[in-house]
Amino acid sequence: MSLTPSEDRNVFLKIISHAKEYGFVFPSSEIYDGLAAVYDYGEYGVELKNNIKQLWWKTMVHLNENIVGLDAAIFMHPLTWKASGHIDGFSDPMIDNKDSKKRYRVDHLLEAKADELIEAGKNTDAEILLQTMNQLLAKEDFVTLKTLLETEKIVCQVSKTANWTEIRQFNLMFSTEVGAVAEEANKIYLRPETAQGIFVNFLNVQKSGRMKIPFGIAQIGKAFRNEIVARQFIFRMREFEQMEMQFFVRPGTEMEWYNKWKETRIKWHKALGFPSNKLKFHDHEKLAHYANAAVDIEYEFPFGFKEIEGIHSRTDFDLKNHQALSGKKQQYFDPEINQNYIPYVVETSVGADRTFLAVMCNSYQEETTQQVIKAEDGTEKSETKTRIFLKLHPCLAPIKVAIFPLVKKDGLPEKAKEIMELLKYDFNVIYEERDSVGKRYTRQDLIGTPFCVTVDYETLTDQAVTIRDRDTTEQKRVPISSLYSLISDAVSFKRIFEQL
RNA sequence: GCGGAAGUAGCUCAGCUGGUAGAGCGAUAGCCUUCCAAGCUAUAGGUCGCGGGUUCGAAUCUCGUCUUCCGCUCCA
Repeated sequence: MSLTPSEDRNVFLKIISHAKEYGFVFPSSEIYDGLAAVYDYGEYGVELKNNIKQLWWKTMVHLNENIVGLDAAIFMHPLTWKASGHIDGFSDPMIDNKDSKKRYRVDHLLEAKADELIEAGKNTDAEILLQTMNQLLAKEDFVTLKTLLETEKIVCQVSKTANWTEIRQFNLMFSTEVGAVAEEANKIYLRPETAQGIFVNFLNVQKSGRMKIPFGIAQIGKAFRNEIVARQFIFRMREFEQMEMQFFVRPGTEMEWYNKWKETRIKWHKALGFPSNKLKFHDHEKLAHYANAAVDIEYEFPFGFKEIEGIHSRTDFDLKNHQALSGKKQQYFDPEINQNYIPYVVETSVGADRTFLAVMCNSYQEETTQQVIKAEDGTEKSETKTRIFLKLHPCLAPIKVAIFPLVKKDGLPEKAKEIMELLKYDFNVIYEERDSVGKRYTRQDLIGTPFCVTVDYETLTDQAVTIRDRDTTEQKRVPISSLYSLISDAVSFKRIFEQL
């Protein structure tokens, strides 16, 4: 059954407040009224996110003999971003029309005008216009650029007026200064993607790891982008974390690998528990400057199908540019064909925060049941009860097992703590003795703990406990000695790997 | 940046036509309790987003401002 848009919106709002209420995600700097599009992960959020990252790392690096890891710095030499195209390709000047309130990219307006000129047969005029535009863009001469808009009589499509604001620059990258003395400081950027750290280390890793093509380098790390609109909670943030793998292949074989990684990666998402009908591929029609094929894996969030992973055939664009700019050969000698070449690259890049959000959305469950309540005077009435729980895959759950003494006396707490001692070195365990046991079960449901172990009076004589399943709320009585393997089996990453 | 909505306790909200803040849930401490948030007692927690104005007196009226959410522009 599908929900209406407003119901979806409601569910999403509930997930956001659930995430805050139960320590998964907090708005950044909240005591100072917050910082837009930045979020912090709370005590359970950090566990869940770490589990997602670990699972990805094991899947990519440990399960593939020809993929190794890397942890490159966030700061990189400024020329890196020249080579990657981020400096020239992503500093777009924008302008608003004061009447229609519409915002445009200045280059788009001028390009449209050039197209008009070509249609009118004035090819030379169009060429001159574009040339002038590119020169002004390169010089960042926005004043003259605005004059150009005016002399070309460019109007807004909606208001049909030329009542423009000043031109403003949109900067994708965050900059900062390296150098303790202000005058000697150099402007550098916080990386807008992790990929470049891999590319500039391509030869280091290839040589020290004696890697043979095809091989991959994987990295998990933060990246920073000045998004124009930051919306949808942690879906689009200024500071975010990517899990990337760059796979270096022989030129000409890139499409084979592209298709292979497409299939491999969507399988991973399915194994995480995302249902097939909530996942789909979305091919890019307009390709980025570096790619010859690109596809997104999209998950159906409450606000629609949105990208969680991108798979790109990046050709030799990056390595070629780094070779040109650094003057250092970025080549590989392939003994099989006795040739030197710049490898082609197939990239898989999945957002850690987006996967986190998809996992939250996918696991948030509201279960409504009717319960008959007997009042003191003997009358009965039916009441609707809602049970909220996070149906997280046990291997991702922040807390694996909660241990409760049924009551807080008669040696039950001591016994429960003994069991905790038995498990805490291998699993993230929580102990609780406060409130009724029912309340404790509920609290664990809300953070997605798959198992609750309760010590009762019989435990003291039969060395057995009840273990309660989060999804069914059913209880089984099991010997204490069997707990370790029972939990270990359920929370192991193997449960994911065996589906790949 | 523009347009719309909203800001009172950790959460959900009440506070009518102005008289220096309340409830429920939650939290904490204790009591009670043999299994699914529902017993008892006590405690903590808010300069009502912020600033100015009107007034003897502002959470309440007014102006401004900030922040968040929704829509538009952009998105590797």
